Amino acid sequence: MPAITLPDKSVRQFDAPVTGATVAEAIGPGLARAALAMKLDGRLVDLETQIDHDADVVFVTRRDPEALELIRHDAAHVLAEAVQELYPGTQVTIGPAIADGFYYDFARNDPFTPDDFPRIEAKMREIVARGEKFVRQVMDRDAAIRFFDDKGEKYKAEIIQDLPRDETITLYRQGDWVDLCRGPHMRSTADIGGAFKLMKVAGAYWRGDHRNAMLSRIYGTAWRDQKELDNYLHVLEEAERRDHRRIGKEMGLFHFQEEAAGSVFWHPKGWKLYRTAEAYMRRRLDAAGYQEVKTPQLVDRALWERSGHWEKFRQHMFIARVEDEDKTLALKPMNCPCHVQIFRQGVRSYRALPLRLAEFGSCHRYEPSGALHGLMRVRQFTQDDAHIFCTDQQIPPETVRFVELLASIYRDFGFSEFFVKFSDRPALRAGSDDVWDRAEGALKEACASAGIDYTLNPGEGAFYGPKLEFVLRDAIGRDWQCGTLQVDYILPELLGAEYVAEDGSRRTPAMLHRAILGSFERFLGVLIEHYAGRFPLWLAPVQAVVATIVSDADAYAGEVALALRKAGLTAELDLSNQKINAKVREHSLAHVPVLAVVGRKEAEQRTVALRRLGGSTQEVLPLEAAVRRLADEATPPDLSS
RNA sequence: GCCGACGUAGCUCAGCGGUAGAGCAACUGAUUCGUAAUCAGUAGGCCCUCGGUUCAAGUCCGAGCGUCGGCACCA
Repeated sequence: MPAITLPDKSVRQFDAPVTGATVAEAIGPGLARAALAMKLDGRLVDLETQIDHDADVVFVTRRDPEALELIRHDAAHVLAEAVQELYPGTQVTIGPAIADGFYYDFARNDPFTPDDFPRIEAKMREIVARGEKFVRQVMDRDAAIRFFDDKGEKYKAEIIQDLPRDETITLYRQGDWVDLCRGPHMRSTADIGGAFKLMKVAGAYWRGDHRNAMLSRIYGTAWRDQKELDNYLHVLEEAERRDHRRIGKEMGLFHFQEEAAGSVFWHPKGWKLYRTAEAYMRRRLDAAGYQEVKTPQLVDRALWERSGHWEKFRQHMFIARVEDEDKTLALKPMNCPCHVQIFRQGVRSYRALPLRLAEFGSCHRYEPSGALHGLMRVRQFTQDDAHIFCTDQQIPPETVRFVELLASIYRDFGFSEFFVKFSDRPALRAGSDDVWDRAEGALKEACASAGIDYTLNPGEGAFYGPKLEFVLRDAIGRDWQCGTLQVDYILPELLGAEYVAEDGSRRTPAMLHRAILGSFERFLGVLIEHYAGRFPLWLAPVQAVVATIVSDADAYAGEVALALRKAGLTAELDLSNQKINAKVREHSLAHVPVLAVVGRKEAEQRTVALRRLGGSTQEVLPLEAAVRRLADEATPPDLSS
């Protein structure tokens, strides 16, 4: 005799077990039409699920957030049915709902191409129009294995094999098509609606393991209605518009070419941006008690063997051999072993700790060709790296200092939001479990004293120690891991770093590896996308263009540009024989933040008309006032009062 | 590294067996103009590389390199 409690606390009594659909009908025809699934005691289930006990029921309609996941999951099934109808012999594997959509992985000799999409999508719409009912069916484990084996679906059979023995095996049938699935699903394929689109194909390894077969994955997106779909497609366009590779080309910041795949050719404007960021970082590090150093690019294999890199990191290193000498050198992939060499020079007292050695360290790492991605993933990059040699007791206060510095720097670059991930010991690691216990404990304590909330990232630590990862959120909500703080007891030990303690004994210091931007290349890529190329004045590679309206103003325009440059601004002069409209357009497209327009009137009155990027108004100021104003605005945040 | 797509003028792209094209940019000339494109003209190409098929190859086939989208990787 189930008593069903609804969200408004009202209770409905039934004489016998009922399905959710029956309950919905009992409540009203409107709800019966709208209900897609229900939450039974908090668990999302099919509407056809039998309710045989007193329960809380919440019906899920199209408006609820759960609806999206149902629509996407159902769409994945429809995709699979469409594909098997059109391409017999294709095996199905898995097809989940994901953020913004769904995918389905197929096993097929000929992978799908986007050319197949129109047919598949048309077939999907046909299946949606058929309104095939989703029917859940429980099957005995062995029978299910046989069932899929007989159909030639060996991936499905394998999935069942690997399910826990006590797991209920459920199948979902829509029309004549059946899939192994734990559900839940909506009532019928018609509930999916029309707001879906196939997006791209990709290879994907079976079970995500590169030793397994490569499957053909089709990605799709699905939404509640056309408006949501259009909105999503618009957001994608927006992200494409911000792509740093596109903007880098448009603004002439940098380029790549085959002969140096994965390494950046910085152009004058891009390098200006880079140097601005570097100069800012140098000032911040100086002020925070770091000492800058510079260490060798090419280092003998012997040092990498001692540090453990040769064993743990070799496949990522560029190795160089010299013909005349029997030596093997490697381009450094990290700066830490070299910093330990500096620490080891002379005798260090505990009084000198913490010792903070910073380097804008140029590193090379061999990245797999498929991983390269503009500035975001390169083979040669420069870290804003530093190593803090300290005692155990100094780890928490150093962590607090570091996080304060990091937060302030992110703020100055225009990022207000970041979060922290804690990565603990990986499978492949150096050092004993005792040392790892100590290092992880120290880092946790440091987090507590810095008041840091973090999410755990199990097994993702560096081979020499656990780490905190600092993740930025950009202007359109994407996350970028940039900063890091790693506790390391192992490298100082391996490389023989020591200090003389208060009691005269020799001790090994702890070493904190830390970076705030991560790599300049990647961070600048993030910055370009965050600002979509429209940098704040202090970062903009070209801060102002002085543009004339008539050639009579050329001489005065030259004076204005010179005055701006004398005040430390990067200013260009546009005396070209074009209308002011064209100049405004050209420099707006180039994302120049300030256009200083001078015509006959300005030349006579010794004024300039300032026009801000994206604005439609002008501000006419006397020359000196304009220069003062812009110089003031262009002052980096750490130098302005 | 794996799967797929792509590689043509500085940029964006069209051409898909039969003499290499467009728009923008560049250059030249005219125009001196008040806040997102003034007009006219000129020039510009180892069609990624190497092999093959063919009377004939940007065009078809193979290999390599690179780029893009995923996967794996990000130690």
